[in-house]
Amino acid sequence: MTRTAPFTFRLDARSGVPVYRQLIDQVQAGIASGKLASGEQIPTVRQVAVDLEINPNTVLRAYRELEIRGVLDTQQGTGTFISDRKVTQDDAEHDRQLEQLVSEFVARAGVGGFTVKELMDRLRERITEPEKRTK
Amino acid sequence: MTRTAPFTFRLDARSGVPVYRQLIDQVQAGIASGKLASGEQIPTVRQVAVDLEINPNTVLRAYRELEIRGVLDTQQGTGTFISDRKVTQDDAEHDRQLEQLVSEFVARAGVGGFTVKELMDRLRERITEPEKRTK
DNA sequence: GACGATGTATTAGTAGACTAGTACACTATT
DNA sequence: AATAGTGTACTAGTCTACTAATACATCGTC
Repeated sequence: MTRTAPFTFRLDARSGVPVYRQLIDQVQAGIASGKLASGEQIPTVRQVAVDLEINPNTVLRAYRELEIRGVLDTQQGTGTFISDRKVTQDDAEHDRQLEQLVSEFVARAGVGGFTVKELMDRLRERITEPEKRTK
Repeated sequence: MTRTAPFTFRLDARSGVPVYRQLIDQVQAGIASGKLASGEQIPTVRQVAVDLEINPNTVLRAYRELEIRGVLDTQQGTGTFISDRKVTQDDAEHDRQLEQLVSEFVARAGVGGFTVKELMDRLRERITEPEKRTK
């Protein structure tokens, strides 16, 4: 190939996942996998809207949410680009996500018959042996 | 106290978390923390509905979901109880499930930018001050 | 079997999530 | 300044998650 293929989106109508969320996930996955580099332009709001036959506002919602997270930079009249800044989430949001994660963890542990103490003991091992990964 | 205080629910109206889900989480957290033992009766659908000023069906939805998961046993006309089936696992299987749960937890925490220490600190609060709510 | 406790089914109202229609605003290029 | 690209605001429609109102079914006890 003479040049890298442009980033494109795909929709799975049967997944039940909201369109705007599918877009968000694909951008983040693209970044994580290296397909999208910092500063790179992603398809325009209108282009995506036409290709996927959806409303520009649906694309906008995805892009805006990613911009709020610091993943994208949007420039009106020009386009939308992968941000080059490192993501810095505010403390409140960080705390909220942590609380949610822990809540779900404890709940699932309860179902499995585990005690919180067991979980903590196992977690402690993770600190002393940080390189171990089972999955 | 002559006898252990009965298990009670609390609602956080500002959390944005659905009522039925708050009930589910509190039951599961109660089991994980040891406040709820196998065979123990939890407040009746009607009692909870009256206490929290919500509809019996909202409580029912929570209890039913927990019953489907095998967490609760409901007996019409009698009451709802913590299931005793979940407790009998052989040690190896128990350990394997624990490891898997912790692995997934740590992996998701890593993606979210949390440290294991943060997780443990938050978990510790669940044990020592279970009724405390920051939001 | 009557009663009072329990859980349950049916139906419907409400709020919010999600998306679209449409018109507007900004930017770069000419 | 004209134009064609870009992102954006405003409004509204639709669907569904969530909860409630109300009446019904089951169980234990007397």
